[in-house]
Amino acid sequence: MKKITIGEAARQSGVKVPTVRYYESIGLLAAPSRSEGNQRSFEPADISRLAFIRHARELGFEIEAIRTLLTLQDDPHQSCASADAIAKARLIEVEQRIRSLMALKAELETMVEGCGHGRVDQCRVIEVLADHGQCTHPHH
Amino acid sequence: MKKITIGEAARQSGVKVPTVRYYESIGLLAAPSRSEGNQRSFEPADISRLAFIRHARELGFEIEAIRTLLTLQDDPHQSCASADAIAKARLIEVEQRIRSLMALKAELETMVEGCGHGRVDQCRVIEVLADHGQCTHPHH
DNA sequence: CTACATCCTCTAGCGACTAGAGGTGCAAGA
DNA sequence: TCTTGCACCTCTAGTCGCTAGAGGATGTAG
Repeated sequence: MKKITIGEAARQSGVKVPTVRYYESIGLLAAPSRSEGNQRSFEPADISRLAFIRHARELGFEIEAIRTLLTLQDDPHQSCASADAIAKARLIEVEQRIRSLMALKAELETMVEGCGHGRVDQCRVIEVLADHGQCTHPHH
Repeated sequence: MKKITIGEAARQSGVKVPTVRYYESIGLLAAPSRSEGNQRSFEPADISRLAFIRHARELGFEIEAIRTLLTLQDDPHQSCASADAIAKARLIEVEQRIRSLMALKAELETMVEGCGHGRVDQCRVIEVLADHGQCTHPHH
């Protein structure tokens, strides 16, 4: 079995080298074996685990949620209710965030459209920011 | 003129008390005058400024962008091109973020729908996270 | 006058990394 | 074999935008 260096593991999983070490330091990834010269030597399973973490992070899951998901993955005979609950909670968060961003987008569009590219004293951008009452969408 | 305490300023602007002090410490808000007993005494203009900051923060502007917007506001004879550029950049970011979140939402929905509420080894949530190839939307 | 809310400064902590210093290991070319 | 140069090591400190807490002073209502 060939040794996988941290650089190789990083490349294959898409997680950056210092981040791999960070995940090890917080116990999200088991400490791998070391070479003669004290360099980390990863297994293919570590790369899958890193890819799992990366994917979950991209989906916006927090580290603690990922920790739970990983313990579930480690013991596949458990009920998946926890995993389901975590994903559902995240879905609700995402839906909320989308609604909020849509409102924000509308507001920014108003600001940008209103800007006549003149001087600041006629600028809608500044004006809208200064007076919340002008917001078209009361999203906050 | 009655003195506005930090608590009153916080209440009126919607910015929390420690955050007001924090904004002062980073120079976003000028240090107000002090009472006999060394307590901050704000002016109505400070409250407008705090409200401006709060609104911009809610819209997702970074502190440094807000600093620029505030210097523009302080000198309304300048061209509003900078303000316009900041808002436009932010609009593009927001549009990008919405697109990404919509894809994410679809992916989370697939995960949650696929979960048969059985054991982890049949759970789509874990499965999709483990294998990025299963993503319906290649958003990342 | 006393109780109590509010204020003050200061330091440290949060999440999830990222950057840098200062040093060691290792593989490939001359 | 030597040397070059990249990749690796540990450790500390910094990032952003606050937030929490300690330990003490001030202001106000009853």
